[in-house]
Parts: sequence; C-alpha cells; structure tokens
Amino acid sequence: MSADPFKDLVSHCKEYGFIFQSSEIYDGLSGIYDYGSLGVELKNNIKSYWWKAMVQNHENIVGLDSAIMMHPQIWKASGHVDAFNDPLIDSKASQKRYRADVLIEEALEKIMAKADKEVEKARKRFGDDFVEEKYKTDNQRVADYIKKHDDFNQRFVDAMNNNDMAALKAIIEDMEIADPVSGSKEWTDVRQFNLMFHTQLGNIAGEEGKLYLRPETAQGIFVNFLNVQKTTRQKLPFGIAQIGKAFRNEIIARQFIFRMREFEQMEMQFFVKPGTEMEWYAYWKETRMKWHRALGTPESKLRFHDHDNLAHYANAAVDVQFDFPFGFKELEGIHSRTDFDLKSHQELSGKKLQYFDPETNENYVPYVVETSIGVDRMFLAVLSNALTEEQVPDADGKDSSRIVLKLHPALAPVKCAILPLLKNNDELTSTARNLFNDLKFNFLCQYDEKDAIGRRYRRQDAIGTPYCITVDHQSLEDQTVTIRERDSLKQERIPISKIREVVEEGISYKTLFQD
RNA sequence: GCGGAAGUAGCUCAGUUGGUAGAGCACGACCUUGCCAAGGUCGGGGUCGCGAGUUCGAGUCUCGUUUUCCGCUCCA
Repeated sequence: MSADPFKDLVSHCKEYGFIFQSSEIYDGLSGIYDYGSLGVELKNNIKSYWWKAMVQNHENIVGLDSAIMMHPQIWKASGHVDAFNDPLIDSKASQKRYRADVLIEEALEKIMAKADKEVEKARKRFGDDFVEEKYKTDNQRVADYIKKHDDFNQRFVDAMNNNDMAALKAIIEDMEIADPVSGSKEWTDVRQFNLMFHTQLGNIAGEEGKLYLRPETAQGIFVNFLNVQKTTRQKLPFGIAQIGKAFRNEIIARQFIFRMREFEQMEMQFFVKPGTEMEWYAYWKETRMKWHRALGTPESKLRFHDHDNLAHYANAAVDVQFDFPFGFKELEGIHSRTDFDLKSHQELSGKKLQYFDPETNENYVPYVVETSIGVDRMFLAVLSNALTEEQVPDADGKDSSRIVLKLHPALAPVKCAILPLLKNNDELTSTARNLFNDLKFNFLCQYDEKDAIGRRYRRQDAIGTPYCITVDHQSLEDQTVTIRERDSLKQERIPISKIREVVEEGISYKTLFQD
C-alpha cells in the first residue's frame, strides 16, 4: 500500500468492485457514484444493522418508506426553498464568493447612509428643529441619493422576483460595487445556486408543476406523523425511522463518497413531550455512540462535536465525527429540532399535527429529537477502519504482507468461502460444490477452486470474508472440514453438519447488541 | 467557483529532445505444487480521459473540455 491511506481505500474500492464512478464510460458524473457487487452487499448490511438497532430493538420505533418526490409546499414549510435560492457571485481578483443579493443590499444601504449623512450635516448646521422631511425633498444631493437608491432598489426587487441573474449582475456593475477584500470590480456572472434538484410533475407546466427531489428524508416523516402515530397506536415518546435517498446539488462534491449529490440517509425522528427533549437528546447521543462503538471502532476514531451555530430549527445539535483518512468529519448528526417542523407544516397545510396526551388530556405539537446518519459516510468509515495491511507468516514461516478487510462479520459482504483443497479431484470439488449449494440459501457464499489454497485465502481476506471452509481428503473420510477465521488465521476442524451453525453464530448481528 | 496536481490495461505505475504503446500485480487456459500470496508455458485486454490545433508524424507540444485528488471557499 502507498503512503496515502485514502488513495489506497479508493483503489481498493475500485479494484474489488465496491464502488464505481457513475456513468464512467461517459466521463463520469461529478459527485455521483455506483455501488458494485460487493459494495451493495456491505451497504445493505450497514442499513440492516441500523434498522435492527433502531426499529427491531425498540418497541416504540416504527419504520416508514416515504416517496422521494413530495408536495412542493413541504419544502416551503421546512425552510429549504427560501434558504437555498441564493444567487452567488465570485470576485475574480480575490476569488471570494458572495451572495449577490447581499452585496446589492449592502450597497443600497450605503447610498441611504450617504443621504443620511447629508441630512445630519444639515441638522448640525441648522439645528435640531430643522425639518428633515422637507430638506430631503428640497435638497438636490439628498434627493439624488434617494432616487438612485429607489431606482436600483426597484431593479433589484424585479430581478429577484424574476430570478434574473443577468439583471443582478448588471445592477452590481451599474452600482460599481467592489469586492470588499480586493477592491476589484471584476466579477464572474451571477449563478443561482439552488441546493435542491427539481423536476416537473406530469404535464403541469411552469412553477405549478415544479417538484423537488428531497434534500433530506426527515420531512417525509414529519408529514406522515399523524398517519403513523394513529395506525401504529404509538404513544409519546415514539420514533419513526426511515432509510432512503436524498439529493443535494452541492457546489462542490468531493472526497469520494463523503459528499455526494445523490446519497442515502438513515434518519429517525423521535417525538417527545415538550420540555423532555433534552433528556432524550442526551439519551440518543449516548445510544448512537454505542451503536458505532459496537462495531469495534476504536474510541480514538470517534468523537462528539457540538454545533457552534444552530440551524433555524434546532435548540441543540451535535455531530458524531469519525476520523476519516482526511481528518475528523461529520458522520452522524443528533439534533433537537423542537416543534419547528411539525408546527410549520401545521401552519402551511392548515391541518392539525398534534398529539392528544391521554395522561394530561391536552393536545400539543410534539418536540422532535432526530438522529441522522449518512449511509455512504458510514460505508466509508467502516471501510477505512477495516482496510489493513499486516504481516503474517507465509509457507516458510517468513513474514509476508496481506491486505485484509477487518470488517465486523455481520457487515462482511461475503460470509463464507467454500474451497476444495485441490482442483483436479472430482471428489473434493463435488463435495465442496454440494456444500456451497446447501449453504447459499442461508448467507452469501463464494465457491473458489482456482489457484493455490493460500492465495485463495488472501483473496477472501481482501474482501473481508470472515470464514473460509476448506474441503480436504480427510473430509471425504470423516465428514469434517477446516474452518479458517479471517483475523486470527486460526483453523479448526468441524463436522460438515455444524458449518451452518458455526457461521450463523459468527456473523450474527446479535454480537453487536451485547453490552 | 478559483488555484495546484493528476488522468496510459481491472489495479499500481514506466514511457527519454515528438518517431506505430510497456512492466508488475490482477484476469483466462493448461502443467506443476497442495493449508496461508508472488513456479512454468501460452493467452485476452489500451483509439494513452475527450475534442481541436501545431507537425511528415502527438501518450509526449499548444488550447479547450471533462473527471478525480489537494488547498481556499461553501456547508441545515
């Protein structure tokens, strides 16, 4: 392996078919990736681990699979429409990026400040009883400033209403706005940057039929809050869990699958009685960290990171960060979202989203504590934690290096490899084949007869297969095989009849839920 | 989006001042060995990211473009 662990990881993913760049033969699509044959297995296992931990293990958490496309009003209520229609512009000199509307607003304020200055001057000269309004309209310079302001302001309002980026650029040029950093007036074009992808519904033209691909899965849960609560007869506190794709048109999507434009989230919204949210926030913080540590991730690679700036919906927020090859970065977010979402859906839709509390006989909008983790980031974390190069003894007892994916067996894509010791021995190969055909219904197995046995072991090591079953001559006599454990390299002879049980035990998710 | 670096076989990379594409590993077949990789023989696979330009001739030079990584920036 090279000196760059991240590079090794990306290469390994490509070489063994975990991840491919999307549309590669057409030069690829920036920030979008496909999962290969082993990748999809690992990803499914990660999702399964989460689902078991959240839904199966909690009586008061239920699942949901809401649609990717939702009513556009949802994104108004959530705040996504307003917050992400930013017109952006770059200074060519300093390469700083600004919001064009903010630049113009600041410039407009400056003009009015100049007018005010004139008025102030006059007040000093003529005294406080000077008639301000009259002066403003009578004094030519002040009137000019105000007219200038009003003219630009009108153009600005029109441009924003029409989403006219060229007009915004023209205003910036006409107002002679300079980059505050460099003083340069050389600007790029204004680009509207909308974080949400949009598409069109049926034959409804224009804004009417405009739909967004969801930028988060959470809203599908909020708008179904009452549906789920009533049909599952849940009482507060309870949670709704969902795994699904989300889409964000990131300005820059980078660092492999860390920041993608199409990605997958595992989110759980936990509805609680107002006032108890901080207790549950603490509970989920701890519970989620346990989930990460159960995989055997070293404590030094996981940490909490409190948010300095809280989002508009939150009254507390923390990230679970993982020490990726490119440093500590967000893996999961735990947010206390208050009643912001349910309340704004209630207001915009006109439908009540309240819970009747049988204990207190009152109706209220629940508070929400959210746990939100990126599947792809988890995938990256799991892989970067597992990919190992180590020295093991070779046939002569000398050190030789092997690449091994030390995945938790429950997450490993292939659970078991069935290997006949010899290839040119019909008895061995047919016994191994039969074994494979018998086990393949229980878990994903691979049959491999090519190359020397040692090399086959190494191949399985590279994809993280926890168990290798070898059929040898003795197997034909006494119906036993050797089972080799990936990390310890230890081999044990067990009866063929016991293989299923031993492997099932080893790959069980149960091991992840022991305290 | 700006700046830097890179893109040659599945992977990692060579490829001289421009002269018809190479290695190792991987892959396939056969032989040999047979419980921890790298034995032998043979073989498949690349319009050198894409598009123009300069040139008798471009993997190599120029321009554009695209993808990836790094820095800045951004980040519900």
